[in-house]
Amino acid sequence: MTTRPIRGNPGRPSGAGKDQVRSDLLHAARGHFLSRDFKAVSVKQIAESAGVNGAMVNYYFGSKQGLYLAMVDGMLSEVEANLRAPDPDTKINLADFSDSYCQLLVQNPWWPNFIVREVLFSEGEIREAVIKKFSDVMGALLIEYAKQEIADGHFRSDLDPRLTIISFISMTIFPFLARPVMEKVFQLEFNESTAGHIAAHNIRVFMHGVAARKHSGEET
Amino acid sequence: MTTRPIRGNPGRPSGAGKDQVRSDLLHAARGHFLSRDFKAVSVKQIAESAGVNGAMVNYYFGSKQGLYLAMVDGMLSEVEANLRAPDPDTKINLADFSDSYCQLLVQNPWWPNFIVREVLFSEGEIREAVIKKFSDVMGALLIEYAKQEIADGHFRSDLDPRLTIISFISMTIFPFLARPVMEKVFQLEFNESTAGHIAAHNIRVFMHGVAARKHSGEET
DNA sequence: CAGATAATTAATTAAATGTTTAATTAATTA
DNA sequence: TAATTAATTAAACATTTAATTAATTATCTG
Repeated sequence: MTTRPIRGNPGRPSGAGKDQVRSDLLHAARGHFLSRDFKAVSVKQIAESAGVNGAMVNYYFGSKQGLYLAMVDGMLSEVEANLRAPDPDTKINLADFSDSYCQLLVQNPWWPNFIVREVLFSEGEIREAVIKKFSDVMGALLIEYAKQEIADGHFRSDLDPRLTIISFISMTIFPFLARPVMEKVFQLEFNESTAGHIAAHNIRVFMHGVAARKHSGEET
Repeated sequence: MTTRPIRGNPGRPSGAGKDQVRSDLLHAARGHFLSRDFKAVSVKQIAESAGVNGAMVNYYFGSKQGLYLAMVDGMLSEVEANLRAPDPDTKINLADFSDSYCQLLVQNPWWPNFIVREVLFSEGEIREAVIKKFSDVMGALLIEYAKQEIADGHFRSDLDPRLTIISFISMTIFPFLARPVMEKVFQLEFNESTAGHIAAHNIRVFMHGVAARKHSGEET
């Protein structure tokens, strides 16, 4: 709140802010870019939110795009730090995975928006990077897991492993992506407790949904 | 540089195009607005795609926003015509619902993008209209359905009806929303046949997932 | 056939925006 | 303390773009 004194005068400020402006800009950029498109956000708006002059964007990041990329970089690092990737050697624990991912989603509400904007809609380096970093590895791991469970007779044999994993991912991600609508339509409030409930619910429905029957074979 | 006239010289054209230009503009607008944001699309680009002068947008629609709203209106009408809403009196047939929605999605690939952009991300009249028209009514119907099935002992009693419906909606919508990534990561091709498979898969997994066990109730 | 009307393009305008530059002041260093 | 470097603003610059206007031509109407 009580940031550096907002000066209207040119010249180096006395505060000795130590990259304060830089991080203020990054923070402000998130606020704007996560709700609006690149072109819809102006440098001036970001700078105003950060309480500095628009030229600071160019001073610190070279360009508007430079600021955007720096922001993306920071977000990816945050997620990477928060999400413990499943160990390829030990068997996947789907419940753990679901729970940690739901916690990640509720703690970083910007993540689904970012994913949709940059990965589902746009086509660029960011998309490729994210796919490489998450979808590819995890997708492959999860598919292998499904195949194995089907082969072991734990999952029903009439399941397509790919569609099965897609169902699981859909159940996990979509509620958070559609969060504002879900909250409104279903009168739900999304907090850490809700995230736990959703994860538990998903696991229960999914596991019952894919489990092979004990006695007889599978039905239509 | 000299931009050659796209269609011809100024003046009324001989072809007597009727409302051809108008619909050409609407069509071109879709192509642009569905992949990029409002601000990221220029009137000039749309007009170029339609093969007419940019001023035509203002002539026919008054403004860039007028064109956008006309486009949205057309899309909503299309979906409304294609999607038969469940009848409140007769019992919901979830398999039918799933199948028709998947067909809708594969035949109108722009729909998920549109929903995300206008309903999940932005906040405006369009969002409210869509929620009123689809989510609200359908959501309420589906919730009632889930409650009834739980009360009747068809669905497990430990289910939260809201989370249950959210799971179903997620499984139905998300694969098509994430279509480009799903196609890439899972090497799937989305066509009408795939849509049928997905719908059938979803129904199977969901029904098995929520069904009450034999000892505690009836099995479907 | 002549004037009116409709549809279209070319040219222009005004506003917004990203970037660059020059001026200014604090901090650091020799 | 003097000189240099860093950080910041205001203003200028260049580009993009939505909207407006004028010019042009086909079609319609009497």
